[in-house]
Amino acid sequence: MVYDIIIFEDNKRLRQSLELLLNDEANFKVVGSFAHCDDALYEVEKSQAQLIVMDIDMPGIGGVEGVRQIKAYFPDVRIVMHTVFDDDNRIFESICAGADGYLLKNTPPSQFIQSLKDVMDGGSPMSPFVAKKVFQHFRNQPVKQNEAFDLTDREKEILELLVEGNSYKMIAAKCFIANDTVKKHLHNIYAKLHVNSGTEAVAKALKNNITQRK
Amino acid sequence: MVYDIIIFEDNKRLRQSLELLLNDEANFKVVGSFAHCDDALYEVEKSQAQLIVMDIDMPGIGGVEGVRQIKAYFPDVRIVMHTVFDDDNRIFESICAGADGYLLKNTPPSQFIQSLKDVMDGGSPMSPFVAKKVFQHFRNQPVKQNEAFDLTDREKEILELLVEGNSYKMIAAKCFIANDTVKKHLHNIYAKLHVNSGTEAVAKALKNNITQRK
DNA sequence: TTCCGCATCACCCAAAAGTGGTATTGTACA
DNA sequence: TGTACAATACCACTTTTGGGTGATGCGGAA
Repeated sequence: MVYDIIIFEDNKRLRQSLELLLNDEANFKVVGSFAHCDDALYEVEKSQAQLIVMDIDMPGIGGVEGVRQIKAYFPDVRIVMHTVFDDDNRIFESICAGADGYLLKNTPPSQFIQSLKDVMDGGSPMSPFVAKKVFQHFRNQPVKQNEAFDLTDREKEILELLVEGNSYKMIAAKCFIANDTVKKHLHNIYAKLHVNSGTEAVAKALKNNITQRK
Repeated sequence: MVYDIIIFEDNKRLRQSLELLLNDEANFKVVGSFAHCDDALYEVEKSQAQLIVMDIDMPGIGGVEGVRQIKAYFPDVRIVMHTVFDDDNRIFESICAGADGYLLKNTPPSQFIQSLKDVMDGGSPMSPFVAKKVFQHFRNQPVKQNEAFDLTDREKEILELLVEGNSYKMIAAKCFIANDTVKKHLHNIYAKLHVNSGTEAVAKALKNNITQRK
């Protein structure tokens, strides 16, 4: 399998180095390389490339906006960011824009090639320092905890089934218990959640992350 | 620089393979390997290891809890998860517990070694498929753009009220329309969302962020 | 203009949801 | 060894819901 690649990179020498590096690989073929991505949509359309290496800091529309545009029209094209920036904003903006990977320019060539293969295999390669930022971001997020509603395991299980859209009867069938028992459980659940209907309970369960996850 | 490593891994053969692999590297020295991490704090204290390779599924307290404990007492020890699990919960739990990297067991040895070096250099290596989950998580969080259900403004308004826990009657009162009209709207909404109950609609609305307000 | 989508309302009817009891297990706990 | 409670079940009853059918007015598009 040979993948057609487009490179967007405004540094001419680096752009040419990348071309050489990638064309050297049997699996890759550079079908276009450009110093800006203002005409990215046209170029992607014309070349039918499957993979894009995208710099961030370029004249005209930046790489992040480029990703957004390309992904909007060609959601299946894989895009790997390749940049010197490791600040949180660029990273998260790129990810949200739809990038499939984020590699810093200090990535060794062999690693770079491997990462591009990874992305074509459905993975999302990330330089370790970028990943570090992501880890920190996660840890800083306020962890929504199961706000002591004192639900028993059985109650959580039944609430879970309700959230999944099951009717009383379906819950009863799936739990091998009587309809009335389901009713009773839900009645207790509603009391504990201080609600009085299934819709409210579902809303509260989802907003407060009450899940049975193992 | 030689780093002292502890391995927690309940599969004996894999544990021994890891020992051989890591001891083969000039930079690494395995100073302990165990089939469970119940005594992790003691072992880390005693050996003064700087790096830990941690399985998740082990008898006794699992790897995630192990990470939590170790990080609480030895925040500077680096911990890399090494597991077959690529489900969202384990990944995010591990990250939140304080893991510094997350590698799947199918990682090739050379890559594995490189990743451990990366983590000692301050990075957070992550297998591409793990990173993919993280990417998806990011994209699902802030995205509020899910217009795909073709709800009219009025329908969104009424669905919103339903999500807030209002009954048909209450919605009717708040919108100054008849109960039957509310019923009709919700009927249409259910059809558009491909559901057939209020609870399902609420779940779908919340999961797809159809809501307008914060 | 005519037609269509949207919002509105009405009526019938069956099923589901929700409320209030009572009661029997089994288990954990002090 | 008694108490507490979760889980189960049954009964009676009311309210809410959801499905179906149909109709009206209104504004914009064909």
